[in-house]
Amino acid sequence: MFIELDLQSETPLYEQLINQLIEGIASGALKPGDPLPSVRNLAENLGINLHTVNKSYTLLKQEGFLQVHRKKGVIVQPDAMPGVTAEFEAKLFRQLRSLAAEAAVRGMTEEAFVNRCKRLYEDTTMKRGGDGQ
Amino acid sequence: MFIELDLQSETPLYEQLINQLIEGIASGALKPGDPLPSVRNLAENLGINLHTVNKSYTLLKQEGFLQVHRKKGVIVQPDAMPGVTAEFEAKLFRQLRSLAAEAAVRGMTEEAFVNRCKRLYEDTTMKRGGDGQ
DNA sequence: ATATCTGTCATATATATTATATAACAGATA
DNA sequence: TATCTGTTATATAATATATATGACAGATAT
Repeated sequence: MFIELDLQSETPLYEQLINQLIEGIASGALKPGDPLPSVRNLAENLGINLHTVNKSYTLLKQEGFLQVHRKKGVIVQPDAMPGVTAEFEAKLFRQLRSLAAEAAVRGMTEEAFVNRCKRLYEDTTMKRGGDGQ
Repeated sequence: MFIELDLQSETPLYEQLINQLIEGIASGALKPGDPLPSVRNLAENLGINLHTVNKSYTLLKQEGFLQVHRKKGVIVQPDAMPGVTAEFEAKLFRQLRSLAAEAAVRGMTEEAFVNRCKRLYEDTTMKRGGDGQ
């Protein structure tokens, strides 16, 4: 697995895990239909508790990024990925506005900020097939 | 004051306050040298505790966005605002990467994502004098 | 000078979040 | 039958968040 957790980070473990799994899907390291490790297996590999992994899986399932099959276990959403919901729009707006404001106050130009955004989008989607899905 | 807190938000009150003060500086609503309300005054106006405001002020002071004068009280940094530190770079990188990845998975194109970033930067700096400081 | 306001510090309490531990269940699998 | 799966329940510990109360020295205004 490509997942690395930072136990010292202020970001909760279950949230780090969620982020890295979504980044895995974005990069193509995890493809639609791919199986994921069991909660017990992944927990042991990462050296954390079963329920922490289960919390991440459950939240990702509720949002539609994962599916749980009685047979296949936990897999990456094989059909349509969740779209741009109102909730995601709100989160994107809130977080981007804070980051943009602080960047501006710290003297980062609009060009530098936008280029950073652009590059990070491209980095996260490098290994994928086409463009934005 | 232009500050509005959401008591139902998952974002801590002291963090909401920090964000809105930085956004105030970015927009020009708060200019270098401007006085800020006392911790007790602002706390009462917002209907929250003194120490919650004090926590926000203290953190903003530690990062260099505010100054505390024995005479003038708490004022917006009148000299050079803090620049693009390694800590801010790291935070920007971490948060933007997560947002970009989720946006990509949800089918938001690079153009749409970058335009959103650009517009939010421009919105937060609309009322200011020049460009990025 | 007296009273008031300032940021600051200390202490205490309540609540929610995060993470772990242990146990158990039904369904699927080998 | 034994093992693995996601899931649920319960419990505990540590940490973060927010509030409450009291106090201090320095500055300010009446």
